[in-house]
Amino acid sequence: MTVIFSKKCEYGLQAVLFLATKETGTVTPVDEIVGKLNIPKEFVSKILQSLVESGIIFSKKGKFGGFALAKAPSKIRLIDIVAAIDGLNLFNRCVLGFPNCSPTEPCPVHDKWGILRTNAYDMLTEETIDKFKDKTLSKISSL
Amino acid sequence: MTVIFSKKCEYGLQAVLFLATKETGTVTPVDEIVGKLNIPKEFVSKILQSLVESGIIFSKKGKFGGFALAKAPSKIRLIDIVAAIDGLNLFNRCVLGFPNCSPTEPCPVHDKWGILRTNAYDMLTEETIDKFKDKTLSKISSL
DNA sequence: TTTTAACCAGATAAAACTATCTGATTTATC
DNA sequence: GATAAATCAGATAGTTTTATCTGGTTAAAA
Repeated sequence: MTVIFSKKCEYGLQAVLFLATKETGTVTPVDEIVGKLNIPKEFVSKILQSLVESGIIFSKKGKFGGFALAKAPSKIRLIDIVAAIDGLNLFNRCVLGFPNCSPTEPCPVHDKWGILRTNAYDMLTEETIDKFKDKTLSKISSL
Repeated sequence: MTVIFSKKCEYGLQAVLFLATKETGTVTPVDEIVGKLNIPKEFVSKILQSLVESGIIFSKKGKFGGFALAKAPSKIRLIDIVAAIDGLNLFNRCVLGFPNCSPTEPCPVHDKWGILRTNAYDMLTEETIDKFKDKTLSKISSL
């Protein structure tokens, strides 16, 4: 198999994009998140806990508790979520698995791949989660 | 962790690119391949066997046996190797892990990601392994 | 015909990733 | 207080990926 983001990261992105559709300040319990997204509860709970540590979301414990964004949606970039969960290794690591892949010791596809990788990095860095509110809502309504 | 190609696929690409630097018709034993590339022998053997089944390389058994390309290097595209090992799921699957991601039920980043994915697919489809001979040799000499 | 050097096939092991379970702690309401 | 509903923490289990092991088969050369 081949993967871009780990399952952890995919679920994390889904969950944070979902939280971005909610009213600022209101808190959403995991049960609602996994109910809407159809993803495994215990697993996602762990991911959300780690995103709390990363400072991307916060949690309110106890009855009527839940999760909410820790900052304005316009301040949370897709790359922040990826970096918090999978790290940014993807953007440093040689795509062919060669060691010491760099401009001075480039792998065969170093240049060709470098362009694609930079474009992906730039997209994830430019896009903030506030921009996906409508699209997230319509995707979720189709699930 | 996050990955583009599986380790299998990375090793497979390395090995086939290496075979492309060899004289046409000459056969290279696994020992030489893993000696130059510094990758695990038994694992790579399995991968090479599967590439024989896929028709990308052929093998010669017995003493002075080994592996060689089954076609002209200019006829082997990077995408052929990826397709044989990892499959092309990467280019169909939703990057956020949503089910039924399509133009009619797009995930939030469907359009943005689609462009990047198409560019990657096009690159792998356009590039044939004959184009990387020199770069492969210089990378290997630095290992 | 024996030896040697290679590929081949199946089983097994080790590691990483994905997922679940159990119980504890927190907090709002009755 | 007692109860209910939520997060939190640590242990465990299942699955996939990565890697190794053992022995068999093939083919060239002495």
